[in-house]
Amino acid sequence: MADSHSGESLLFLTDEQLRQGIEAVFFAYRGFTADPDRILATMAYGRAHHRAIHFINRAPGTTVTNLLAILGVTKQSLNRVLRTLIEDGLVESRVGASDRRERNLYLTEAGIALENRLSDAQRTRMRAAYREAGPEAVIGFRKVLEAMMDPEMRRLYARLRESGQ
Amino acid sequence: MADSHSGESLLFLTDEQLRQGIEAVFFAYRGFTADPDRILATMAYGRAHHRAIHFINRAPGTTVTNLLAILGVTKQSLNRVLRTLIEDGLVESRVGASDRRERNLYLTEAGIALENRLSDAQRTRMRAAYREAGPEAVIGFRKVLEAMMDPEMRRLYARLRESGQ
DNA sequence: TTGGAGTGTCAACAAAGCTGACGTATTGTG
DNA sequence: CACAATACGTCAGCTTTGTTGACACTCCAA
Repeated sequence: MADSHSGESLLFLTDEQLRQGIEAVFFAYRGFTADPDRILATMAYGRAHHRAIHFINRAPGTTVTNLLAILGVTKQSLNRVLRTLIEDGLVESRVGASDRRERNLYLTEAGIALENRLSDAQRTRMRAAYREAGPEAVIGFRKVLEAMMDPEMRRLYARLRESGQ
Repeated sequence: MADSHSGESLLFLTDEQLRQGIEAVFFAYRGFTADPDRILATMAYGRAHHRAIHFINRAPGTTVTNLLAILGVTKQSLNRVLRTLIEDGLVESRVGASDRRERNLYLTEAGIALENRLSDAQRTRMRAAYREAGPEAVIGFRKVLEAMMDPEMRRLYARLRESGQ
């Protein structure tokens, strides 16, 4: 190979390595969603409800438009999910204080309780995976994930991280 | 903190770190599927077709039952996808040589051509991400992903890796 | 006061998953 | 050989979650 970059091996960029990475993402994502899915299956909810609950918990008071950007779905699709969550008393929609066209979304006590159940299950798996792989691996994991995102997603992700801590 | 493990920091296992990891997976997966999805949207195919094509290419001659285990869907769901791919001449289904109940699945030339288009798009993004993050990060990335999988998925994944190279 | 942004909702539809039931080869076993 | 089990395909019906397109309402700002 003539294109070895300052003595550094580029074998990690071969098609075979990339294929393996792609398959790893596929199989890992299956595990990633499996635990919350099992909980949700016992209720009348699905993955879409989980996503909405997760991000409302993460950014309380977020607007519908903001949530649309994060979730990447149409407002009709989100609205259907949101409506059932509001009807069931898991989410509260308050008219915006400064701009009364906006709706600020909050989890109710019941919503927070469900969010905890779901994210506990998901975190348990992630914690086990992190522990097994070790802190160095986790840094690399996060680095590659961030590099995989669309620039717009990276911005939203960074904003959430700041507000989170 | 009293539970520091032989001087090692466990800060990477905090709930906040795990939440960030969970969100990173979510946003990265969006990017992961975005490019093939754009190509598929121009045809009458969806993500399910992509998955079938990917794994048939990866393990030529695979049986329907094996594909079901890999994809984790019902045979009715897979069959709908497979039928259109066979009708459109992208996949060939041959009666098994040793066991004539089985069907061995292969991509046709046209199937291989589509697989290449799709996985080129996906690999291009992964290659850019890998290059940006560096080889150390990629090792950690793969390590954590593998630890996130269900044991059964880990077995299937390992088997694919062996057969791949 | 008027245009446009933010929101909600109706209708219709599509992709892709599910369960349950049934039929047909084919194979392995008692 | 008879029979149970396996692999596959398919019909029917349902659910979740996404999509377009159209339309109405509220409210902000120029």
